[in-house]
Amino acid sequence: MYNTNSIKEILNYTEEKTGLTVYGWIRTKRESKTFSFIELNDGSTIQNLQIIINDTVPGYSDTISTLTTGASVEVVGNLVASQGGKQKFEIQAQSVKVLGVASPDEYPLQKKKHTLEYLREIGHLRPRTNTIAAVLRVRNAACFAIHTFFQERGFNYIQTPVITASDCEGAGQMFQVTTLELEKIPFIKDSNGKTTNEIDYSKDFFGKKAGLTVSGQLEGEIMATALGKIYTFGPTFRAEHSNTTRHLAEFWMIEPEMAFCDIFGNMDLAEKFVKSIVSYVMKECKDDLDFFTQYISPDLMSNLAVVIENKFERITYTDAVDILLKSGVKFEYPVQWGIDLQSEHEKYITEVVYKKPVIVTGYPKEIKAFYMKLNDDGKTVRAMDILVPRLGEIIGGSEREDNYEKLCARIKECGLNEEDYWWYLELRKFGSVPHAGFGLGFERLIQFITGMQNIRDVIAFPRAFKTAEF
RNA sequence: UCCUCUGUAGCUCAGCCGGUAGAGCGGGUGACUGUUAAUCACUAGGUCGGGGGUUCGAGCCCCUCCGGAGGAGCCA
Repeated sequence: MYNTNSIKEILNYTEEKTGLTVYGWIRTKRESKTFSFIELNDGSTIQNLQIIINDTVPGYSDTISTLTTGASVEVVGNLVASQGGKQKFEIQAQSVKVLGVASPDEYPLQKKKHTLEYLREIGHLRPRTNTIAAVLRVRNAACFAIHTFFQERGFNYIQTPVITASDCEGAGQMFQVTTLELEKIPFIKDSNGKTTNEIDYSKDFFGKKAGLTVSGQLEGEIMATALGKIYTFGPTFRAEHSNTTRHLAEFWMIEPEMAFCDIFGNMDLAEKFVKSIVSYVMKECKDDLDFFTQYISPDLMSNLAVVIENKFERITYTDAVDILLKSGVKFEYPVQWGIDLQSEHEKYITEVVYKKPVIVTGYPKEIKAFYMKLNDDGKTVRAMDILVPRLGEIIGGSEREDNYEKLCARIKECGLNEEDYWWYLELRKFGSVPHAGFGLGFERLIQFITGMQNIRDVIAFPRAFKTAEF
């Protein structure tokens, strides 16, 4: 058995065709006295294929009661012009075989709308819904577009480690990876041979404390300073107890890193990148995006059009603070130069002031990571965040500090330990180059493209605080 | 982790001043010669999230635990 006629292909046929075998899951059935219609979906497209089954089909009376929502079937028949108005073609069935029944008493998906919250409770079946299947097709298309974008520009796809022993990436709370038995943790003994409460990680699998990566950036810099242009695309883990519509404990991140590139080249690439992915998905997943526009987010298409048709606004952090101060709006978190921009501030700038994506650069060094290149003013760093309406920050990046002494100074200033960064520092000691890169949260991009509100609905198997059932 | 809301039929919800429950959808049965959110008629579904308390009496009030959602922080 091999399904040679996906419903997507069949619906693209321009003329009638005999002797087709189609497979799929029944979405709905409409029964009349001497015939029934079933809507068949096989996941290849959001569209269903209508099958008409006359009661002259062998075994009709026995089969028809098992043709219920969720059942899987094999249908043999002819593709004929449909008499109904909502589809060009339909299958006139010659035989229908149920491959797997789905008892209507027990099958959790009914032929009615379900809430996304309910679908999260049945994670094993929710990909069989229009919404989640559409999300997954968009994800697939976006993945392809991402690789294409970088490959066409000479970037090397590299793989950074999932397990990392550098506890110093500083981007968030890490999940610890250990083979130590929690009941028998080895503690370090002091000079008198007395047990302290300091854990002896030399006994652990890697001989040191290890965790799941929170970012591949530092390793990405190693590769960029050898291969020139690289990108990573892999899973990332954050152990924060975040409980929001924009955070996951396990998510996918794309991190390009470019040698011989400054903050401006970085911004140009990031803007082209976002536009390119959005355009590709708009072209390849039109049906799915139409669905999202109709049922999830009415102004989705116009929002996406704004992204690809307009130049992203570029402002400095200082500009942003001025705009917020002059707005006269009373924010919950008062604005003042030096503070980190809060969600409400980002939303005001993208949704009220510019109504399109905005790139903010030149943040105060105090609120950004140690590795970002210091500007000549000594106060701000060459960071860039891309903010989009509704979601806020979708990309965070920077030109990296490539001067050995300045980087050492920043590490100290941030209260970090120089020895922990010995290999990172050596990249600045040997053939240092200006370089820059950014990180883009893949699920946030998918949220933006689909209009889905909750990040848990744009990934097949969401991992979040207290959530790992499926 | 904090704040707010929420938990009643398979799903989505209503349930007044405290007097032991309703609707829509879905399901089942029947009708219907082209349906497509099919339509029409009939019908079966309930330990009101768990535990404790107040009361003659609790879906409703109080305490507590658990689950879900939204917002905040952290960030991508």
